[in-house]
Amino acid sequence: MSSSMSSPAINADISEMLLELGKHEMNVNQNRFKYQMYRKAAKSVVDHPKRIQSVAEAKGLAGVGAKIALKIMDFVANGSNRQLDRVRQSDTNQSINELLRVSGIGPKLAAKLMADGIDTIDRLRTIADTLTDHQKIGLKYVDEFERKIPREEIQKIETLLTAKMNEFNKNLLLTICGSYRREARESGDIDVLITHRNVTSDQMKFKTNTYLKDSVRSLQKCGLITDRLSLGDTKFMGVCRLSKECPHRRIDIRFLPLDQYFCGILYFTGNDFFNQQMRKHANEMGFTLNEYSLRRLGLTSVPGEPIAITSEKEIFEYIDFPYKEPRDRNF
DNA sequence: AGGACGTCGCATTTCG
DNA sequence: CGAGATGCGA
DNA sequence: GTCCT
Repeated sequence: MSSSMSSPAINADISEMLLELGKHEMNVNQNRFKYQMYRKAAKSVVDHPKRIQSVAEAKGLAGVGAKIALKIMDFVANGSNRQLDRVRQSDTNQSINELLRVSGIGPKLAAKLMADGIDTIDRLRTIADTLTDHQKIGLKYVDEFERKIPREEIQKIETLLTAKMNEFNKNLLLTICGSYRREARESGDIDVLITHRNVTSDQMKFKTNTYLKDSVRSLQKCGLITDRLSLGDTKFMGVCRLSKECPHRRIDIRFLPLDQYFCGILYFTGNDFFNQQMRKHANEMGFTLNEYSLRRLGLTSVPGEPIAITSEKEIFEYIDFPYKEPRDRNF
């Protein structure tokens, strides 16, 4: 989904090439900075209103330098890109990408598995006993986790979650963020934020609470949560299923103190590019904004104490940034 | 020319 | 055994 | 790989 629908993605093919090269840098070469630069370039390209025709035109785009400009021209002239073709036919690349489908397996382990001759998911199953709990669950649901979640299913999960949480503690509040909150028709996973009316970050500094663990236990008991990838005092990562007819879904639940709840909702609603732009604007207005708080910057750029926030809208008002409904944050 | 590029919670491994 | 480092995901 | 200093 490109940010502006004005001219329907005239450079979409170039953008996809760059994204694929970026993925290769991340997955095979383990270079996340090159990956991010390719992503940035890909976004510039897809937002560019006319077909890229020259090196100069390419280099004018943010994130596109000499090297990527040449790759773009190669692609435009030949309908393909030599490096991309080489990457695609590489057995190593194909194997690593197959292994990376398993949640909990990253570039490091994938490379090690390759060295040990484990180059397919089928072979991975033969050594499943050596995997961590997280990786075993990733393997078990490898196909299900790749299915998109229809909005209607998340709405039902939201209703169920709200009912269960309320039943177990009336002071708990809940918001499902991510692309669901941006009103997407379907989402890749479910990102839930919860807080408690009476819990502050000051309290949590010296005393943790069990609201998250208790919530998770209650949701396991009713059968919604089926597996756990990780669980601490503030973050649960795991698996849920609405009913036996539905696939298993990835779900994250975070517990935040009330004073950080709204910055958290803003942050986890995204998208990434929207957050980036809003944080930049905050800086220009003399603030610093992150997932926890909004703080005014002093003369020496030293952040002051967090500003008290009681709604998401307030954050926009403080930094004089025009309010955008979640559905309009797909930058 | 050379450093920055987001940061952090959790699970696991490694070091002492 | 505990403290720090690493991998991973987001 | 690109940008900034």
